[in-house]
Amino acid sequence: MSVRGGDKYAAILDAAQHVIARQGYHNAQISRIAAEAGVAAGTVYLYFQNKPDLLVCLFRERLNLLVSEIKEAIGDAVDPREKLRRAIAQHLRSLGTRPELAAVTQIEMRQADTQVQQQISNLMKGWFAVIDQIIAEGQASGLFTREVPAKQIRNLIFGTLDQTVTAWVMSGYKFDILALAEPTYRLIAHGVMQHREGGVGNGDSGSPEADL
Amino acid sequence: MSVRGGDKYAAILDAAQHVIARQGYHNAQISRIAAEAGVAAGTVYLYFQNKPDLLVCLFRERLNLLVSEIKEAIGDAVDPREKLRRAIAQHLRSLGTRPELAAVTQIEMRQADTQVQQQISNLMKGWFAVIDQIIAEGQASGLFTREVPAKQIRNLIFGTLDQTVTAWVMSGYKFDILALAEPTYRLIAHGVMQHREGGVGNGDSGSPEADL
Amino acid sequence: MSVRGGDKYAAILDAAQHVIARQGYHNAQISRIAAEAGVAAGTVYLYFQNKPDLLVCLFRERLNLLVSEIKEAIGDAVDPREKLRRAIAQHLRSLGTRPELAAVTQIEMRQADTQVQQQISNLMKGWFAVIDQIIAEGQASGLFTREVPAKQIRNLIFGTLDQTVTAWVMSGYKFDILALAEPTYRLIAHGVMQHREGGVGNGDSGSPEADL
Amino acid sequence: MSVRGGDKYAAILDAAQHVIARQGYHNAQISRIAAEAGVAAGTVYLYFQNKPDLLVCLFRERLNLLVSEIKEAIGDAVDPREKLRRAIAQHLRSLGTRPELAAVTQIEMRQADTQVQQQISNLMKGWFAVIDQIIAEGQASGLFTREVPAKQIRNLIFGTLDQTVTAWVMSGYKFDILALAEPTYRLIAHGVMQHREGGVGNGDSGSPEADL
DNA sequence: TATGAATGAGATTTCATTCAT
DNA sequence: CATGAATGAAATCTCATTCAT
Repeated sequence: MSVRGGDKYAAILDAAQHVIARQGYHNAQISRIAAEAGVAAGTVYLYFQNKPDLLVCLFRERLNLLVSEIKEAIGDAVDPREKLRRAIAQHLRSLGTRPELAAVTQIEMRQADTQVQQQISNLMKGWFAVIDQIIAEGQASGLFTREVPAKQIRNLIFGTLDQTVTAWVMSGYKFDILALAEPTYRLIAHGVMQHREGGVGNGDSGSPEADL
Repeated sequence: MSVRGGDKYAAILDAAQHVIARQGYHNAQISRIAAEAGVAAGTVYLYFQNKPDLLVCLFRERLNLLVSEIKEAIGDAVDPREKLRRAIAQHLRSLGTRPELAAVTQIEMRQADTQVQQQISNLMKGWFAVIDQIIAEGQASGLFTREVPAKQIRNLIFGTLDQTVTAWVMSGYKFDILALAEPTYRLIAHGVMQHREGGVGNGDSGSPEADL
Repeated sequence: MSVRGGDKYAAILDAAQHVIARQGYHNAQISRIAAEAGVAAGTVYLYFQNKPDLLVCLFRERLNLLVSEIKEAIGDAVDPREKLRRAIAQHLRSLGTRPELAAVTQIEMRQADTQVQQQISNLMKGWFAVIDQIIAEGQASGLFTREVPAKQIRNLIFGTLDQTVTAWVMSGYKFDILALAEPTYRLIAHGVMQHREGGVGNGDSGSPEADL
Repeated sequence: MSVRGGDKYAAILDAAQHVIARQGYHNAQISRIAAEAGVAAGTVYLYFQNKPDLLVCLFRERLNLLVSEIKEAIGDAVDPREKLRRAIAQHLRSLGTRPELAAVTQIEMRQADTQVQQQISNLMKGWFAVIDQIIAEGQASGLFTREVPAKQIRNLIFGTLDQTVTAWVMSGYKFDILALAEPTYRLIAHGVMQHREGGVGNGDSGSPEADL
């Protein structure tokens, strides 16, 4: 049986997430994670090379989930605006319905050392690629502004989402983050300024706004 | 004489920033910071309660600098849009001209434990207050959208700036972050969507756009 | 069927020698030895009680080989001097033609813990017995000095051979150890001092020296 | 005060020797050595880089002692035979009067891993140099045989001494090793063979034998 | 104020060995 | 006989902090 396919692999990752979320990154000893997973400490090393590897695998697994959920949410949408709208909503939904995971990704894992951060940073490219694709389509179709570098648009989108989820976690989950999906989309799409009637972004009848 | 007034206080903070920037957060031992500051390790404890306190003090000091520079940049501007524009530009300028500080605030200090993060989070309220004030004025004057909660507008502004500086540091300072001030303002102000002629945000003659 | 008769028994010993020689004593894990032998780790414990037992068995097997080769080399020699000469030559030949084995016996196995060393020490008595027999015969026949305890003569002979092989291994096998057989015999037989003509040890026409 | 000059430096080395001799190499934990030395475990790392470094320093210190004692014993002797005789006697005396040290050098330290062994091997060159010098003088003066490579003479001398001390330690110190000095010298000097009257090596009236 | 030598708690990781299959 | 997944004990080393001077 494949090492990564074993149910202990998933059990250890789940345990790591639990422990990190509850006890904090720096208190997440291998021994606690192993105990939580119901295995011996040494067993962890049958599935992961070392502690950093375990953490990177955890992040990869969860990020892959996030990205796949977002891709699925985008589904067959054609309009880049609609794609953006769905991607934003799904990002907030994927983390907003998993407070424990959100705490891990937004707060705790950021305490990892530079080596792990570097690998996490590489993994983020998977999610960036999805955003970049939407931006490229949007600019190609003339729907998105070309006055600003695509990378900076990505910084706007990702930075806003990241900060939103972080604020939610640090607030103690005290507000309804799912309700922020649409306002956040509007902000990103149309900006902070007051929209005149007949203003920005109201495209054809298939426009995102029309769907709401 | 005030403890905080001694030049060793500042020397230790400067040393901490140097060491953290060069060696990374997890290699920034008190002994190295003390050596860099030209004092004995024990002396650090005459000026700071403990290591977390030192880090929080460092962050507070630098954030206060950032906020005061931003307030000064805003100066006597009246139009909330202009205030926003200047604030964005100054945030990027304050960090963009201090790569070492940017590395510390964007990358290294985020590895601090949850306790320190919590205190840093509180300190951030100083900078958030400036943003929130601009937003409040913007919304009150009808220039900024009221369809979106002010806090979410703050998340957009801060998240975008934060992500921009982080991307700049992680790129190895390979692009001109100061040149991103205006595009970033436009994105935040007008959004991602293509702006129609006569579109959003062209206010009076004192409008930001008119200044460009 | 005898456990020790199985070919896996020999295969595991061979594998142990390979692995110890290549990876060093402290990197010679049971799992690697098993893999090299083409069996599962657990299988090793069907043939050996534990790791120390495996090492002792390996040493015993190889020492038995050495001793039997030496005895065979001595063959039908009668003169104790000739016996000594042949024993010395064969010791150097047995190890000098098996560099891997020499590395294991001279360098790696010496890192074994005191418990194993004690058992190895006992096994050495087999080889010592051969030397001691030659010494006894030499002293009985009046050919070898009686001024020195037989045990110390043994220390001279064994110590010199042992150090010679060790030096050869540590040199990276860079000199011809077989060529040292005769000089080593001469040193041991006649000592370091310059030999006068008609000096020590020129026995009858069958003396070793006559053969050179 | 020099780090290596502090009395704790010597105290830790002494403690290491005690613990290794009593508990065996593999049971010589830093914590036990520190306790024996009357310091905290962490203090050991103020004086030594790591455990291997401690062991190498211990060996170096003791070997330097041995070599200096031997050099002093050789003193003003001129005849290479006398120098050899004194060197042999002092080697046996230096270790024979320090059973604990002998156990450490002959048995326990040989269990060190390859890294440490390599450094120990380099340190041995100091002692080898003394022997080699005597051999060179002996050969130059025509007193020592030139038929055998000097290095092999060194192997004879060192190998015999080493094996002698090892046998003494493994016997549980059950024989008088100091009494072996003269017989060992004779063996090395004159060889195993029966010495004719007026035999080998009777030099001038100042010859070593005349002194006995 | 200032020093810096000393402290000591605490976690990762390895690997010989077992045992259910 | 054979397997190999799982076990779990054990020790090095770091570094924030203290305190006698």
